[in-house]
Amino acid sequence: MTATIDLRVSRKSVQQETVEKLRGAILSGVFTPGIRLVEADLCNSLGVSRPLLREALRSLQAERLIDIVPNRGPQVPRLSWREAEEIYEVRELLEGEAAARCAAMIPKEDLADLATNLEAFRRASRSSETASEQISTTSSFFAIILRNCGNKIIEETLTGLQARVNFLRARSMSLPGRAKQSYAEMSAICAAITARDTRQARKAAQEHVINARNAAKQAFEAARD
Amino acid sequence: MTATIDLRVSRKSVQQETVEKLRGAILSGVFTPGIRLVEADLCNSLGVSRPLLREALRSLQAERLIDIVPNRGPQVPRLSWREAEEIYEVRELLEGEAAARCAAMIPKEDLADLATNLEAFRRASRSSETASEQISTTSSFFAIILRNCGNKIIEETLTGLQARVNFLRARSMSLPGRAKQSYAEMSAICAAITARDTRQARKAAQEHVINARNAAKQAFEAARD
DNA sequence: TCAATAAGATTGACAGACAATCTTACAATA
DNA sequence: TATTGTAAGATTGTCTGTCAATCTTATTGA
Repeated sequence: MTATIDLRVSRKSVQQETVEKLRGAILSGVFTPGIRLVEADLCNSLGVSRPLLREALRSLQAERLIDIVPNRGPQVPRLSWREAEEIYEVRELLEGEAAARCAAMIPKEDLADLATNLEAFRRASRSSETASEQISTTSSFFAIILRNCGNKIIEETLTGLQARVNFLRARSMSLPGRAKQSYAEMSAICAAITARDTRQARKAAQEHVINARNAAKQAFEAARD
Repeated sequence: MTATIDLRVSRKSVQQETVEKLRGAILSGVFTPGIRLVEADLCNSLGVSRPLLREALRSLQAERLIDIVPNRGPQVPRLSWREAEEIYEVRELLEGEAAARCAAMIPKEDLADLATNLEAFRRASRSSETASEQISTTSSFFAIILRNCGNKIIEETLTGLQARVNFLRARSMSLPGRAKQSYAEMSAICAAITARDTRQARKAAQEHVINARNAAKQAFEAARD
């Protein structure tokens, strides 16, 4: 072995990288829902040992990103519409609460960030590029709200839920007119928060979720073929 | 296809049993918060191999029942009061919602169960036995509500959150007068649900959480010594 | 055509090993 | 004495290899 000069400050463990890679693959749709994930194959493509891979799978199982069927192994769950709907129902409650709290307590610096982000989304939605840019700006817009709602549990819970319906978002964003409508809704949220109007912030956030749900339902039914 | 009578004796995997045993140990306070859990020791006392144990630990980590610090291993997290408070805030929202939905849709049979359970709690709280009986009847009372709220996500989320503050409940239940007050609150919830009064059910459930939080705060501060 | 069996694939679980890293105690130096 | 450096021990991170239990699929037999 040669010198191990190693200036890295934060080196992720193989474990952590494995979880992240798998999570990313699931969320981005590399693994289609319903598909079986064979351990040996994953080990090969990830270059990790089976014990380590299995640890990673347990983490993802607890996040509900995979199902582990006894003696059949892990598979990507199919999201039923009912399940998605229930997630939207909880989001309506919690995102409304988050927006209200955020309106009451977000510091000025982050308010500016929020506006910047909103503008970034507007640009992304105008130039009819791929939906990925729209999704990432949407995500960071709401991430700012969550970070500033003063309740980490709400933040954690919603982050976990969002992951599960993320691929629906990708589809519904591409519905004609949805991006524009989405921008209007986010504007309303931003305006209410800026005005420190908690009631209005909650209402606007809830309306956004409701509309997102309806769009997702359309997308979901269109995908049924 | 033959008849689908499922005579399977549910044989738990070693994996599952390991997770359950560890979870139980953490929730019942066998492992004090802050303590380090040494893998080799756990393997010995549980009689399982290290890879298997580590899988179990990853599951518990995702449930937030343990922290895994890199190169230091797992430890039982200390719950700060702020964190507990945030959990109660989310519970207020979600349990209120669950009670309201339950009032709207619970079938008659389960309504009867609810009343039976309430009565069991009353008996447990009268006979000044150990708090464990009170806690288990309380748990099943709310479990009935959650099962009948028509939203599995709410159910899952709350179950996960409850686990984390469970030991606070044990302490606060033993505060003078808390059991009696608790009975009154649960009665109110049960009555509202029976009357199919969604508004009142939500309100009663929220008040219960608020009172539980205050009791927990007292217990928490008393434990600070 | 249907049922029974056998072969193959895959998971469940274990043991053992070794390097990397952390902790602690101790020694050495200023 | 206080601080720094070092060495020993403990513990985690990760790998390889193994074997039994179970599921799936194909083949065979009636």
